[in-house]
Amino acid sequence: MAGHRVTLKDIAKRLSLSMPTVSRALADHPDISAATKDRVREVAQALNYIPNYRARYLRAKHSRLIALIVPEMNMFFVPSMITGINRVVQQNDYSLIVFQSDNSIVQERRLVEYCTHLSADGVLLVLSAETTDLSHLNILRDCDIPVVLLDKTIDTTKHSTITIDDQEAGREAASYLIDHGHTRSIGVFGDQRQRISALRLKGFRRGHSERGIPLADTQILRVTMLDELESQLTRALDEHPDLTAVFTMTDELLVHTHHLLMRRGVRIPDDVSLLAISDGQAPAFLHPNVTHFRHAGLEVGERTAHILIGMIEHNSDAMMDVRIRTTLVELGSVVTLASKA
Amino acid sequence: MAGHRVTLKDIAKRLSLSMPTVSRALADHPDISAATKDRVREVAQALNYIPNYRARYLRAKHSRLIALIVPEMNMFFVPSMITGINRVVQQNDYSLIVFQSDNSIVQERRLVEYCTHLSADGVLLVLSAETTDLSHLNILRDCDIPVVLLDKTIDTTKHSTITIDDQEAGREAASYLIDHGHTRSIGVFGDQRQRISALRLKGFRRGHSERGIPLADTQILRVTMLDELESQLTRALDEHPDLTAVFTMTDELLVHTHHLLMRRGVRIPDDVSLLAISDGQAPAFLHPNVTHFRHAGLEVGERTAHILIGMIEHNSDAMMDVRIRTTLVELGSVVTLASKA
DNA sequence: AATAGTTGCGCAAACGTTTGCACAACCGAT
DNA sequence: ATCGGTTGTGCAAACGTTTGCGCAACTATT
Repeated sequence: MAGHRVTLKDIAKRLSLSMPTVSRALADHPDISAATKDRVREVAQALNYIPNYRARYLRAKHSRLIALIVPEMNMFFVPSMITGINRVVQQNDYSLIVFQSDNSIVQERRLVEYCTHLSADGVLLVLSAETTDLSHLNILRDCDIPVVLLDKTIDTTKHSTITIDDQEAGREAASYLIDHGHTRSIGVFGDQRQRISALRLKGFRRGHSERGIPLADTQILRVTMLDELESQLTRALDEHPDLTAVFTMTDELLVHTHHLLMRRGVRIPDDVSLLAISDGQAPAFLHPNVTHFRHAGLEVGERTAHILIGMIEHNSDAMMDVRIRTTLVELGSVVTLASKA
Repeated sequence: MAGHRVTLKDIAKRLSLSMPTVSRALADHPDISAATKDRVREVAQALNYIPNYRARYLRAKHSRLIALIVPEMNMFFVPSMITGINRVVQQNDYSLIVFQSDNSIVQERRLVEYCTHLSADGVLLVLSAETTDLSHLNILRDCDIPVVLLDKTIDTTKHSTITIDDQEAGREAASYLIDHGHTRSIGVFGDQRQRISALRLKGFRRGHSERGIPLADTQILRVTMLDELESQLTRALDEHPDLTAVFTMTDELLVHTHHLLMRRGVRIPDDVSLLAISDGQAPAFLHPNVTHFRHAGLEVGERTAHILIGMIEHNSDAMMDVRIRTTLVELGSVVTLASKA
């Protein structure tokens, strides 16, 4: 009975109607009489008719498909971001298609191209770590497919971007620690080739210099691969026995730093205070709960999706450069030290 | 210059060739002369030609698209599972499209239907928590779209499924604890309406009864909503002061249980041993590292994708029911107690 | 009773590809 | 000169929709 899918033609034949009439009947077109509509709907139901979207959207210029390309599925930020995007996308009757570039520029290029093949109506892109220029996005311009870069970016001038103000977040973190009397901290940062890491570090530095607090280079960890963290952290802790606080710029660095501190027998926050920039999930299940500047994937995802859909539906070329503010969530991993003044 | 996409017709016109010739030239068809192929390729390049997949696959019966529907993007299992699926899918020249049902049967039904609209070549489905029967999958049968259920299932008789042997995993966990002298444990389980939770609990029970170790109902936590965990755990700990071990059936329950134990001042493993079924990531950053039966999302994803692609390419209706074995990873959160014999 | 307006439907073209087939042009062999 | 075989190309149909337009058959207006 199966073997080929039911098409409009099948329904038309069955009712001795023409395909256009059946099409219009199903689309509830005013030209078609109520009686005919009923008959058509009944048969369509009976035959289990499913419209072929490929054919439909071959004529239409749009596909109601939004593509998201992420470098990888890390466990912290990305899942909640996808959840946020998905929520908005669904609400607006689009579908989300998720691709993973595995942090490879080659794959990213391929996937971007694939988006044009699919005639996606819009593209959300979290740049891969390897990406250093955005020329591979020109193809989207050629196809009039709007694109929004989120979370990571390298150049905010030519494409709409949604990020947090990474530098400001780093500065705030430093400020917060200093305000609580921590004048000797170490900061754990990611790969400095990534703009997000470089900016957060820059802000962290500025936060110190603004207050006249020295920050030695040995107080900065630059973790390219996660397995370097242990040795770097050990060295920093040994070099700075008077250290009172540790700041981590991401969730991933947070959980591993937390683990290493625990293993070393460091009591948080009695011996060392801990502060992070985080999506907010890990701080809730680490012990003690970690005070953090929240950078919620959910919110980023929702706002980004809204913006992209706006661009799609208003055909707007307007470039947006949105900075999402982080919010401070105090959970007790940072103690206030008596000022040494 | 933009405004409409470049089509075969544009290239054909430019070269005074016919569309079929251009099509074949780009497909490297032997009928076409090398000279023509070169000219065509050159112009295609220059005009930035991109084939329209919708049109192409309107003729073809396949789409090289594989759909994955997950109930939600939790941070533990799903991301690594997607990574695994994606790897295999890419290798075989398919593309993965990910949907999220938000644990709603209504959405799940809608998404399944949507897969037929897209003419997906195959569907991977992690059932939503609300799903109690599989009649909404009939539509896939009608369209000859193979489907594989993974991780969660309710009925293994009518569709191919990939799961771990949940009952056996529960039994092994109990066995492992008992082997190490833990005869008074508590087990933390999820919503009992989900088969996966019920089976793991059943196994945990059997593991005890087989060895003649009593297991009171107060030693079993059934956590439907995560915020019930704290009160349930507190009550269980109070009721069983002689308790020596805690088992958690998932990562999510693990991290929160771990946190609550730490907050209560319980020392792991000195006061209480901790064992889990886990994807393997959380155990590595909790302190101390947690001994677990590893149920790796990566492996599940890869094997599932292989199986689905096999079904697609061999047009096989053969039903598979694969149980993936968990592997024990000992990280020191379980101590061996002197036998009381 | 002729005209104008409405209602309900079908014809054919279009979207951008791919493919079976025909065919023209050339080649070398009879 | 005729034939069989290549070689390279074009014609037209097909995939399953949607849509502009035309056209009958009514209904309502003069």
